[in-house]
Amino acid sequence: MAFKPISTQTLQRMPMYLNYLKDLPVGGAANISATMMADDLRLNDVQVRKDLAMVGQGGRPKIGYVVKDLISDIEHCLGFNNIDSAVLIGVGNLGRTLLEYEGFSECGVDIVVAFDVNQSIVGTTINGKRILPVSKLYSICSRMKIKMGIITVGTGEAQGICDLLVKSGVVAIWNFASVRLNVPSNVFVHNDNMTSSLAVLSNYLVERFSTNK
Amino acid sequence: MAFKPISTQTLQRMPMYLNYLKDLPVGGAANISATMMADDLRLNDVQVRKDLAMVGQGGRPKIGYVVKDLISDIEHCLGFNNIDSAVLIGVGNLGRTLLEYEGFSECGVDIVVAFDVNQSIVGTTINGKRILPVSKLYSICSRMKIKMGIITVGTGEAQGICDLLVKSGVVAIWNFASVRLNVPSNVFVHNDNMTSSLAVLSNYLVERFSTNK
DNA sequence: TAGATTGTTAATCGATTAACAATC
DNA sequence: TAGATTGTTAATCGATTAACAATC
Repeated sequence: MAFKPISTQTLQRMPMYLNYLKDLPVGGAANISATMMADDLRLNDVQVRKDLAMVGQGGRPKIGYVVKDLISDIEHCLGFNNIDSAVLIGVGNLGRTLLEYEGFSECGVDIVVAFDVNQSIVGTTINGKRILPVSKLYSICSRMKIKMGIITVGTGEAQGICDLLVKSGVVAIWNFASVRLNVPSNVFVHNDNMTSSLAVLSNYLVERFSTNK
Repeated sequence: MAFKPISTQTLQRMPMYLNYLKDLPVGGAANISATMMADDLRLNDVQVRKDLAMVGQGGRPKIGYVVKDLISDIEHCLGFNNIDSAVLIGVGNLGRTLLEYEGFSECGVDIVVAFDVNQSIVGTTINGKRILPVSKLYSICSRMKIKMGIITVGTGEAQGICDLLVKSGVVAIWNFASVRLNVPSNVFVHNDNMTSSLAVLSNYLVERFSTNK
């Protein structure tokens, strides 16, 4: 049977399922139906079943799914139970927050070190993570076999940093810069962009309150 | 002719076009072809033309589009040229960053005030923005006719804050909490969620490096 | 058994891409 | 004119949803 990759949409819903399942009352039922999950999360029930089918052993008619199994299946599929080391480049506003953010560990990600070109912050520490000069990136990432890189530099520098990461062996890149990165096909990029989000929200207000529809 | 809403996908690409057009050499050609934009941005050329058709007057065969017009059309469509006032609720890690972020102004958004329940920060100021108790949210938002709210509170508090925003007249909500918010149909919610992004990246690494495919 | 629930197959829907005629 | 480029119509693709048989 051919390997079927999990779609981005399905993956993005997984943390929602995980949250929901973990928030279920501790002494409650051992099983849960996709129908009930869908109702509570305001999703389509077939969609929930298809999503769950991607990660688990399936449920039983009339009974539903075993909550505990579902939780561990989802965590396994998302890699939330084994830690990936990551590096972050660009300790500006956003970079600093990500370094200070405590929620990554339970998502299986550990930012082990950060890089910046700004001499005045190089050598300092944020939340226990050292900030090193970008010139050290290659040697550190290749030696530590870092697989994940988080880009929080400005638009202009993003592609250069990306190239450096790729050369250093990084294969998964989380890009917060507002540019489309050019990478070889064996490197995965996920873009997260505040401006895109604002575009959607702001356009909604423009359309809603404009007089010349 | 019926009004045709712009798809989320198209809207999310708009800032990319805008960046690209603004970065074009100042003394350069007055026109640009969708073909060239698509090549440079690594997009499909028909897609670029369809996107641009949603906002502008169209281009001319052989000539292309007028750069200057395109820029102003996109800015207008995104509402980047008229300022919307917004409020932010939850001055934790992420909330603080958003308050300090200087990039919103050029996207037509101005966070005018923030709210938090934490007495030790209420009354202080971040980047010129006052932090007020949540108990003041209703009176301030309704009096100032605030239309946009940014939710950066924890998972548990998000729905309550959302309800309060809706009651106060806010119609566009940018939600960073990892829950699906329940809102009336005349309120627009855009979700931005770090955990979803990490799910996608982390699953890529799991699949790529797992032995038992 | 009856009915709730699963999982599969088919239909729908929307976005992207391909083909091509119109135009400067 | 010839050819680059636009814009439209049709085809493709993937995700969501509906219908329904299987099962406990």
